[in-house]
Amino acid sequence: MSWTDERVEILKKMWGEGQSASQIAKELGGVTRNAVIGKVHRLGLSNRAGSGGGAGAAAPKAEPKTKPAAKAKPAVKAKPKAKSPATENPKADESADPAPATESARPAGPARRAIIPAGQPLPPQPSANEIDPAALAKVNEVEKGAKKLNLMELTERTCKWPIGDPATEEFWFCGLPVQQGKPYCEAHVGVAFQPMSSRRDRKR
DNA sequence: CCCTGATTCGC
DNA sequence: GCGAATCAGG
Repeated sequence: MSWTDERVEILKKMWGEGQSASQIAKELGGVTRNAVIGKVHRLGLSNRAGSGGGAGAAAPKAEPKTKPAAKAKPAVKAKPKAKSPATENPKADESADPAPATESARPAGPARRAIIPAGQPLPPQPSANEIDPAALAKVNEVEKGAKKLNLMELTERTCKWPIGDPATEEFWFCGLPVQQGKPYCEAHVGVAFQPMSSRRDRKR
């Protein structure tokens, strides 16, 4: 792929919006994030600060630097770095999942109390309390080994299942490796997406 | 570990 | 000009 006018436009736009190089690369397709970054630099819009003037406040740059030419392993390396506190991570996406229940940060046990949504309205919840016990058990188990990530630490491949009460310090996200395509790890996918047919004939 | 951008340099 | 490899940091 080459940098056509169109592609450059997209690049500029997205970079301006604070999108990460990898996201831009993904969007464009056919290029790696490195290519994107390289282009960004060549276009001279590396730092997103762009504050007034900018002037010649360029980094001093007084280090010849070593290079990995052929086969060298530079031990130390000075780094000017004129990074700006640009805004980052406007990630607040995907939330169209069946509202997860907060049900682990407690003594546990066989008790499958009424799942209390921590203050959030849970629109569609057909059979929320009809979760397969086995799946629940698995969840409880996996949550013990949760990575306890905070909002900032979530990525596209970390389970975004919330654990605990958001209003408390006792709150974090699972963080385990997600299942391909899903926002949750295997265990949580299990309770998040119910086949809605799991236990049809529940005679009582 | 995952990610981010920055830089260098052979092509 | 391009971008992989590498570096540096979160």
